[in-house]
Amino acid sequence: MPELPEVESIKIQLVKFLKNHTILKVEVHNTKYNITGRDVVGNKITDVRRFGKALVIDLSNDYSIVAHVKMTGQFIYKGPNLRTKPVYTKKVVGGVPGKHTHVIFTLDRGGTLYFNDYRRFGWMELVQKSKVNSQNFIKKLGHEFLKDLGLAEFSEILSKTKKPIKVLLMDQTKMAGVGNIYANDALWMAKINPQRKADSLGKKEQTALFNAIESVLKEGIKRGGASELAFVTPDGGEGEYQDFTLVYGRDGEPCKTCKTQIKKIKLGGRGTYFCSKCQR
DNA sequence: AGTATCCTGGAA
DNA sequence: TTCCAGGATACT
Repeated sequence: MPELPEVESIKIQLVKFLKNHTILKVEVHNTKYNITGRDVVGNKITDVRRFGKALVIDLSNDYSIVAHVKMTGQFIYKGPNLRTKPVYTKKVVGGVPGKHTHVIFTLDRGGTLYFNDYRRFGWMELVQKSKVNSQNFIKKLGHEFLKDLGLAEFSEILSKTKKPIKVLLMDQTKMAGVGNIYANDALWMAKINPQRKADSLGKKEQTALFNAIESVLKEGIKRGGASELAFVTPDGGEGEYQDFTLVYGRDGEPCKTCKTQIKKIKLGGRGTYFCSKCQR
């Protein structure tokens, strides 16, 4: 569920909590995460960046830590600079540290960063800085919404495929940032049926959809992301977009425009919510 | 284009 | 006890 707005919310806090802090110690409790203390300890965190749904933690040496939280990965910070008392809700499954805590970074000045992931779909890799852009995941990313993906390129991509439009929107290699929640909501806002073949959209529909995607992503960022499943920010807080979704998760509820019951179907293996009257 | 896979916890 | 959740990849 973490999509662009959720990962952006994580990134903003990681910058605040980690930037210019030195890593004193790292504990890795699972071989899936190849973080070697030799290349990390003693180095300062110089920046935290986001590419699509991936995070890049830059170190003062030649390395960066590239990470993806997938659906249930969580970066949790404990230490100074927390503005309010952290919540650490039940969404932090197992607690921190706990049975699902796989990597622990001890920072100077009393901070600790935990990586928790109860399903272990997420990953973390130590990558040479010069190779971040060619890293397996990053190099495959398409241009990104709210960043370097413009309407012209968006139209071009749509016109080249007969895949259902919703499946295409979630294809990170074509366009980066959108996942299931925002794909559903943007299609509702643009009044386009998620099953439509991408190349069947007219110019007006392409434009409406592009604007709708940027709109829901901005709203998501403004709401601090959607805390479905396991999403929490490093300070333990939750987003609130889940309370403002347009159709996502609202099957059986009346459409906010026409009161028709929202339907739920499977499309490309994913739960898909839409109004069969408004979305054509 | 659809399905299995990774994995766990919570809901039906 | 079975099913379902969503991100991404591998396979059919």
